[in-house]
Amino acid sequence: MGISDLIASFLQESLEETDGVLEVQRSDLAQRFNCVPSQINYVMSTRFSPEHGYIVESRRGGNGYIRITRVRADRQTLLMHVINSVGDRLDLPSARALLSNLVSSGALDERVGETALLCMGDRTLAAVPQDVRDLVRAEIMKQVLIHQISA
Amino acid sequence: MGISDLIASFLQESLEETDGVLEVQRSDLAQRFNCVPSQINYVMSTRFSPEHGYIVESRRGGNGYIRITRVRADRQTLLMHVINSVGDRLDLPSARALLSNLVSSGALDERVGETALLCMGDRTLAAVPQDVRDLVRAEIMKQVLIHQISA
DNA sequence: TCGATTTGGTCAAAGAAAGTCAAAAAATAC
DNA sequence: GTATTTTTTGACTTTCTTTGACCAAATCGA
Repeated sequence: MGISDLIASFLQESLEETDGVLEVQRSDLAQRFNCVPSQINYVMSTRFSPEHGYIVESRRGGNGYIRITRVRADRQTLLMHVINSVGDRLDLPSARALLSNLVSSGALDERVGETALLCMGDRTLAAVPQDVRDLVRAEIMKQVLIHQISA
Repeated sequence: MGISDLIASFLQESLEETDGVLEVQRSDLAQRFNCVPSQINYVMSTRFSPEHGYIVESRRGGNGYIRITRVRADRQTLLMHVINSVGDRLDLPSARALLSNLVSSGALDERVGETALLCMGDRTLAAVPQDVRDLVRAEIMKQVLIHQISA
């Protein structure tokens, strides 16, 4: 096991004890495992990403912190499925259809669906070059659904 | 928690007790928290700005004071106010503050706020040129809030 | 009225975290 | 035994906080 694995399992155990929420200081943790601080970022992005079922928040400056929250996964298979099915691009009609399906199947709150759809609208994205809009739509869709898994 | 956080929560609790209006003396407060007076100004500008839902007035000279007033308006008014205050561009920290304030004041459903925020994130807008992102954020904010007025 | 005193305001520098990115090293795959 | 992927490191960046020197306004008293 490399250091990243050690750090990851330490954090996972701590999360077990603290019931799914954990706040650490990057430099503390780095010192405890005798590594450079930026390795903590590496561990966060490779093992505690939303895809892995965690939310990581942080704050810089004096008294900064890194907070890890474990999210319970259950109904979320549907969401995951859609997330995985969305590629780099997503046109508006497809987005509308996907969201509508998720809402009617109860996997997505109606207001969240409406909000996401608004954010993807041509009017909202007027300032974005045409050929980039579908990229943004795909991102919006994925980010929103990933977040919903934990909501 | 750093000193600024301590001061902020002290003030927020006091505001709770005094029903939304509070008058303090800068030097008193600084002494109580054992910091320099100007830190009080820092706390005001970072935690009690209008975007956070407060109005801060003050007066110098003998018997000077700093008065903090928490503003609460009805849903429509709050939404309209924010819509009107958003210009062509909106940066992410401001967006976060505005949405958070709307949510905590009950003018916006939490899930809608979170969804909108996600749609404005740097990650979501990665494909959008930097100098256009704030334009898109402003559009997203306005479209979402306009929709909320009638939702 | 006018200067002294009493407040609060501004701003920039120093300090304290965390973030990024790409190169070097190690591990794994073929 | 090479090629590829994953990990480790560290220099540089960004963000947030704390501090202090200097500024501006209101009040008070002679």
